[in-house]
Amino acid sequence: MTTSSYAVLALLDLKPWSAYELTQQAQRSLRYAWPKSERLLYTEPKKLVQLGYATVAEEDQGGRTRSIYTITDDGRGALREWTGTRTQPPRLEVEALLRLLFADHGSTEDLLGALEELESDIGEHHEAIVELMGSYLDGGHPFPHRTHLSVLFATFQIEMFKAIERWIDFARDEIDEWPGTAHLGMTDRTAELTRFLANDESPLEA
Amino acid sequence: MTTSSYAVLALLDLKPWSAYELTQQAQRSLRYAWPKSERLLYTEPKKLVQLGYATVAEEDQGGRTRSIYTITDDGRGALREWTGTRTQPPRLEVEALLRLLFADHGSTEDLLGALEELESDIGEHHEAIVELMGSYLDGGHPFPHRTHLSVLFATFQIEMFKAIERWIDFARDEIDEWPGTAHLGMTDRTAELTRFLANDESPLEA
DNA sequence: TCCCGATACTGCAAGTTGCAGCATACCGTA
DNA sequence: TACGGTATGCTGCAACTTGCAGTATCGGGA
Repeated sequence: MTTSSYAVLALLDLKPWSAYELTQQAQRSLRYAWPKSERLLYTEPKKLVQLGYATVAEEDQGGRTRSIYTITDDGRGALREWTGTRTQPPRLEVEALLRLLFADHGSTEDLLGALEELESDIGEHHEAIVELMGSYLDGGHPFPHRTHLSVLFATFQIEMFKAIERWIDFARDEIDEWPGTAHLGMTDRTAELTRFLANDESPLEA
Repeated sequence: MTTSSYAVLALLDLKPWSAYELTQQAQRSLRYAWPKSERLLYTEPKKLVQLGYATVAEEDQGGRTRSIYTITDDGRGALREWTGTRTQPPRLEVEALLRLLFADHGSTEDLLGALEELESDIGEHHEAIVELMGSYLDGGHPFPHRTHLSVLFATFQIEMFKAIERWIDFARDEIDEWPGTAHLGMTDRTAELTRFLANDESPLEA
């Protein structure tokens, strides 16, 4: 049982889903906490069945069949045990930052381009969350008793997105002052920033 | 060539490294932008050699040999082309948030425990960066002409870490007001938070 | 002298992703 | 009424990645 298996098991505890619905639901709700590929979400429920944590029912819909997965009592037991175990450390993959670290191989335009891509990716997600919160106010949550959890999670996402967007604006202003990407080294401005950071202060607020 | 291959290639452009040094260096400097396992960092330079982007030299050190990898002109060309390509969207894996989303399977203690683990993981990294910035002021950067890039990257990390720590404090205060983890749903407080988020305002500042 | 920790890797199983492929259903439009 | 686009509903496979166990040497302290 991997963390991804538990994530799927937790979704199954909400209600029985078909594998297809599972892929849609996991992409929507778990994308920012535990992003997983569609492919995996077709594979995981099968493993859960083999372990006795779920059952399958083949449902006929016209000419096609869909597999509906339902959690078992054993599955619910496994879930309860999971909540007490150690979590994995967080993991942040941001290719745009890798481009920043090695920006001296390219132009400032390349670097600003990478930041713009990051901004638009983040912006999309940011908008989506804001709209989702609007829908909770208007139409309610698909699982109303879980609203408090979704909303607290959403505050995390909004804070992250805002922090990243603030930093992108800051970084753009800094880069605009650079004569190029390479060989600047410890300029006066960089020394100033370094002093802020060494004192654990945010140069964005100054 | 994956993004990880380019990351290693970019390290090789700084100076020739042994595979072992590469693992150490990548863990230190790339961990927060592009985290990769030690195992992969032993494999990647071999692929670069096969592609003609690097060369190996076996160096004798006592009874042992170490493989020293050096970038080629072809490798530098590949790097330059890479800077103009599309970046992958950012990816955030935080198991503690998964636990929050499904916190209704466990106790508030379980949930607070997961947040504490997140806090201590982030805290470690946070401290490490602050110390690193101190070392740039005292002893300088290992590649002085690249200081400006490292420092701008470090501002990103500090902003992220501070934002996450702020949110953890906020979340703890919220959870402390909960009578349990399950079935709260759209409480008055949650409705208030939802309104903030639907207006794209931060409830942490209020 | 012996053991510990750092150095310096390799092999392998298992987890994960992206892509191509396959087939049906449903709806609007020409 | 035929036709195409989009959504549904998957599977196979190669390639990427990770964690862990295993192997072996070197240097320093008890």
